[in-house]
Amino acid sequence: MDRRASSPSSGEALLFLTDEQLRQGIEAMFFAYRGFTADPDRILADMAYGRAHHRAIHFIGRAPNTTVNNLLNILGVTKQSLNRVLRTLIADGLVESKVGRMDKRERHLNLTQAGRTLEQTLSDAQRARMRAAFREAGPDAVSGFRTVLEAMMDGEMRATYGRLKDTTS
Amino acid sequence: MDRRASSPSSGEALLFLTDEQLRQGIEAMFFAYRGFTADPDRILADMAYGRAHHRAIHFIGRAPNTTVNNLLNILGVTKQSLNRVLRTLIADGLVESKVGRMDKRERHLNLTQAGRTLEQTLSDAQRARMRAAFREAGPDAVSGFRTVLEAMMDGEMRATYGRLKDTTS
DNA sequence: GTTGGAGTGTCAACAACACTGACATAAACT
DNA sequence: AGTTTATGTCAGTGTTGTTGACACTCCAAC
Repeated sequence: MDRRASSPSSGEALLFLTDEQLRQGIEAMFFAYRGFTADPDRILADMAYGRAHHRAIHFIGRAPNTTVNNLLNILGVTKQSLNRVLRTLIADGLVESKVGRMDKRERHLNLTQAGRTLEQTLSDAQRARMRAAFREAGPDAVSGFRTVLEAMMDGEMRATYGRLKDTTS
Repeated sequence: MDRRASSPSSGEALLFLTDEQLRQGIEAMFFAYRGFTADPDRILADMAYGRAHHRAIHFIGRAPNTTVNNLLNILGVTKQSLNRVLRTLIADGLVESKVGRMDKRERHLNLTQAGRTLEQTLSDAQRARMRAAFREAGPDAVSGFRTVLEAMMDGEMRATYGRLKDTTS
């Protein structure tokens, strides 16, 4: 079994592309993602909510007045799945849904005051961990971190990510 | 709302710690993780398996002869949850479970030949994406990527990750 | 102006996979 | 002998994903 990356583009070592390095990258991603979601998960566990609610709240806060369909594309789930989450959030008064003025088929989504408060709480917890990690790693590492993550996304997601990124740049 | 990181340690700008930068980091993590799991998910969808089976197979392959309890600690799930997965993998002849020689209470887990084949298939798909991302980003970015991910883990996970990393170093 | 197709959202039922709690068994430890 | 440890299992529950069926709205072709 070859431990060296297949077909290196030059005679160079390219040590960072060995299978072992790649496997460590995979495992780092697995463990880090657990840490990444741990704090919001803890907060949400006390309410009747889960990670799906967090994601919905996050992106509604991020792209106010968005439609259900747009949110669907961002989240990458079926509309039925999103709808269940959305229904409870609306019933609990965290999100409000307004029929579109131009196109009455559409529903435009926004956080209520209570929704913004919860969003802030969850986001504070997650940002605190991210901030600590960023600070510990330093600016150069952070830049590399983002470069690799962007390269790891699917084309579609990268476009969505870029679009979101640019709105507040 | 303060857009600057709270209490910077010096008069420096620390631009990489602004709330906006942190939020972009959070979203990058979300989208990248989707890409990260997309390829194995596609393969597994055709079989009767899911992501949980993939994780079990990965870490059994990584830490051969491991015990159930050890695997439990790595995966961070309950034994009931792991057992359901393990039962099907053993029934399907992908994993074999042997009573411990020293301590007969323990079960030692190993991949069978069929298990190794599947592990290789899944891992090839995931590594291909990781390799492409690493190559595109370059060695410095990769180093930063790993530094940030390690800093993002919980203490326990970081220990587990380090232990795994060292076995094959 | 009506009809048909496309777009959008909702309800219902089901599957995967996590959780808790309770309990059984066997081996090891004291 | 009594306790702890390692593992497995049964039953019940919750979150979150899926597909299928259906209702409402818009628009364009007839």
